[in-house]
Amino acid sequence: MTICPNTEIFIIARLLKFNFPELGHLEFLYRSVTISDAMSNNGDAPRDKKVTAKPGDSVSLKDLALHLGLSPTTLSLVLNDSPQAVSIPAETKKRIFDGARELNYRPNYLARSLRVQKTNTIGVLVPELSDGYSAMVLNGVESALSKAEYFYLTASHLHREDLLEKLPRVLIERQVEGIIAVDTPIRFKPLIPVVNVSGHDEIDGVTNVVLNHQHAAELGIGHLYNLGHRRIAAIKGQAFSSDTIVRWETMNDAATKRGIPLDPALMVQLQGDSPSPEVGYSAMKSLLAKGVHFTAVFAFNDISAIGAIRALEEMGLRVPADVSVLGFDDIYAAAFHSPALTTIRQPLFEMGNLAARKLLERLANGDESGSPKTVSIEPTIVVRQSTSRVSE
Amino acid sequence: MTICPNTEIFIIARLLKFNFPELGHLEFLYRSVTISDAMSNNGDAPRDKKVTAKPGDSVSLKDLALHLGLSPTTLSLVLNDSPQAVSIPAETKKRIFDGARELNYRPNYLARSLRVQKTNTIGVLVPELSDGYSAMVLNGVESALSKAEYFYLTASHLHREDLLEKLPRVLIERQVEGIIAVDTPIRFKPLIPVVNVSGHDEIDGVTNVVLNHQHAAELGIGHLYNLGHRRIAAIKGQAFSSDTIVRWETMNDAATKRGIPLDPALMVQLQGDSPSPEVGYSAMKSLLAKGVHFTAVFAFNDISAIGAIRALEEMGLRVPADVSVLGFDDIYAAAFHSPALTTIRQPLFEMGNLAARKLLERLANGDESGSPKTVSIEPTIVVRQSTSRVSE
DNA sequence: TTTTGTTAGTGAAACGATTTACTAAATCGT
DNA sequence: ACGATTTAGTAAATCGTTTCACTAACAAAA
Repeated sequence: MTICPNTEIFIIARLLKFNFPELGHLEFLYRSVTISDAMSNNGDAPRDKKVTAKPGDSVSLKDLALHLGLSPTTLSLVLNDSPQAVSIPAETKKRIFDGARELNYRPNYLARSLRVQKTNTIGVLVPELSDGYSAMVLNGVESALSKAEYFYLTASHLHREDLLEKLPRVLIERQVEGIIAVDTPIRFKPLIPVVNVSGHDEIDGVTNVVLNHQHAAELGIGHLYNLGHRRIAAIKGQAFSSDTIVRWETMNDAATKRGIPLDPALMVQLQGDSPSPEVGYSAMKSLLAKGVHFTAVFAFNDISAIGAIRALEEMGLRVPADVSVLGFDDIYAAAFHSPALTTIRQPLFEMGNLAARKLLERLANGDESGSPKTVSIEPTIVVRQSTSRVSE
Repeated sequence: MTICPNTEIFIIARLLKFNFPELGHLEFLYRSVTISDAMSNNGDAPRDKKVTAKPGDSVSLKDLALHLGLSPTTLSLVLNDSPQAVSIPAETKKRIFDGARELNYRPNYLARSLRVQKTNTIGVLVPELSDGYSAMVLNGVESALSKAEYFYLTASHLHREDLLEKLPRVLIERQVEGIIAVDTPIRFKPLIPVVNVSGHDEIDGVTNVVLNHQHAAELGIGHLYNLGHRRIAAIKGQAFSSDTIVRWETMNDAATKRGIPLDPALMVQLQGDSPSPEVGYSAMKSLLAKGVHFTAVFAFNDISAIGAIRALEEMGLRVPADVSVLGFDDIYAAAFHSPALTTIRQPLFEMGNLAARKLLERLANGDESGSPKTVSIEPTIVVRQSTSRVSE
C-alpha cells in the first residue's frame, strides 16, 4: 500500500507538532488536509471530481486532459507545438487534437496572456470615431495589426482633459503592449511604447508619424500662386487639432517665400468640434461678413472646404470662377463634390499603417531607442475643379 | 533568536530525509531553498527580496504588500472596498492608499478578469472601418459602452468568408462577454450574447437592431410619388449588404401599393466594395447606357447618390430639374453637397447606441431570453434640394 | 469562568493557461 | 549485465489577482 503524499505530510506535521510544539507555525503544512480526508482516502483511485461538464460553460485544458486521461502539461506541449513535444508519439498527438476538436476546446486568452506576459493587444486613442479622419487612420492601423495577429482597444477622448489623463491609464491597466494616439495630445508618461499620428512634440518614448507639412504647404500655396492668386484666405484648424499650428506656419512660410505673406485679416479659425461641414460653413460666413477681398481659400480640410463652398455660393460667389477653394486630406467625397475638390492628399491609411508597423517594430525589438523619433510621409496634390486661374 | 520558516523547513526536511530516506519525494519542501541561502540568513529581518523595483516594470499587489508589511489579502480587501474591510482601521487603510499611490500601483486587469471571470470587454464586428456607416454606428456603441466602463475590440471582416468564421472565434477566445455585429452576416454559433445591427435573420441568441424599413420605403416612395414621379429608378445595394433585400422589397411594396410597381429595367445594383461614390457613379452610368427613361432615382445610400448625381450631370441631366435623386442615411456630407441631398435619415448613432445598451442589458440580466428578438428604430425624411416636382 | 463577539488581519485556493524540472520504463551501447 | 539515453509523459510553480476560511488577541456578556 502506498501512502498519499498529503496524508504523509499531515502525519509528519502532526508528529512534528507533538514533538516540537514551538514549531506550531508550520501548521499550514497539514491544516488543509482534514483528518477525515486523510482517513477516507486510500490513495488508490483518483476520485471522480464532478467532471460532469459545467452547463454551457467552455471547456478548460484541465477538462480536456481529464477527458483524455492525460495531464494538462502534455496537452499544452502538443497543442502549442512546443519543441519538447518531440517525444510525444504521433498517435497521442492525434488523440489530443481530435479531443480538442470534439470538446470544442478554446484556450483562454486571459490565462495565457497572464502566464506569458504578452497580450497581443494595443490601445488606440482617437478624438472621435465618426470624423472620417480617425476612421481612415484606424483602417490602416487595423490592417497592419491584423497581419501580426494583434487586436486593439479603441478609446475616444472627445478632447476632454479628464479622459486624456484617464484613458491611457486604464489601457495600460488592461495590459496593452503599446498605444497609438491619433491626432491626440500626449498627456501621460509613456511607460509603454507610444506612436503618435500627427504628433509634433518630441517626447521620450513617443514616435511621431507625420505628414511632410512643409511639402504640403509648398504644393498648396505653389498651386494657388501659379494660378495667379495673390490674396489667399486661410481656414485655420481648431485649436485642439495637432496639425493646426504646423499647417498654419508652413503655409505662412510658403506664402512669405513667394512674397505674398498671408494677411491675418484673411484668416478664420474653425470653431467647435462637430465633424460636419457646418464648421467650415460658419467660418467662411464670418470671413465674408468682414467684407475683405480674396481670390482663393486654403481650407484646413476637405470637410471645411465643402462647408466653405456652400457659404460662398450662398453669397453668390461662384467656385472656382470667383473664388478658388483648396481642400486638404482628399476624403472619398472630395472627388464627387461639385465642384470636385482640388486638394492636398494626405495618405491617412498609410499613416495609420505605418504607425502600427513602427509600434510593432518597437515591440519586437525590445524598444532599443535607436529608431528615429519622427517619420514622415509625403503629400501629393490632386487638381480637380475647385481651383482655377484668377480672373481679374 | 527566531528562525526563518524557510530555513526551518530546510532543516526539518534534511533531518527527515536523513532519518527516513523513503520520504525522499518530500524533497520539494526544501529544494527551493539553497544551502547558502539558508546559511546566510540569520532570520532576523525580512530580507530585501530584490524589492529594488524591477527596472521599468510595474508593481504587483505582492510588491506593495511587501513594501507595507501587510498581506496581499488585506490590500485587496481595502483597495476594492470590500464589505470585509470594515474591520480594517482607517489608519491602515490610509497607509495602503498612500502606498498604492506612492508606488504607482495599477491592478493587472488580466489577473483580475481571470479570477472574477468577467472582462468588461465586448467584440465588435464590422465590414470595414472607413465606410462611414460603421464609424457612425461604432460611435454610438462606444458612447454607451464607455458609460458602463466597458471596452471593445474591433475586427473588420472585409466580407471575407474565412474572417467571418475566424474573427468571432478569436474574439470569444479573448473572453469578450458579447458581440455586436454591424451589417455583418452571423456565420457562427452565438455561444455568447450577440446583437446584430441591421441583421434580418431570426437567430437564437441574436438580437437584431434594425431600421423600420417599411416606414423608410413609404417615406421615400411617398415623397417621390407626391412630387408626381411615376418612373422611378432604383439603385440596389451590394449583395453583401444586410439591408439590400429588405430595402428593395419594401420599396417595391410601397411603389406597387401606389400602382407604380418598380420596373426591373430601371434597377441597377451596386458592384464592388469600395466606400467611395465611385460605385454609385458606375451604377448610374450603366443605367444611363441602357437609354431607359426615368424622372427620379431612389439610391441605396447617400454615397451612391452622390456618385449617381455626378454621372447624371456628366450626361447633361440637371438634378433635380431633369432627374430627382433621393439618398439614404443622411451622412454629414449630404446637407453640404450641391445640390443638397434629400434623403431618408437613418439614425446610425442611435442604432449603435441601442445595440450596445441591449447587449449590456442582456449581460446584466443573465440573458433571460424574455427580450424581443428585434428592436426597430424609425427613419425620417429630410427634404433638401436634390428632389423636385416632376416637370413634364 | 466559560462563552460569545469583535478587531485586525492572514494563508491558501482558486482562475486557466505555460514552463521548468523532474521520473519511470523501455531501449541502446558496450 | 550494466550504465546511458531516449521515450512518454507528469507534478508543481508561476503569472497577479480575489475570496473563502481561518486565527490570535482581546473585550464583553452570561
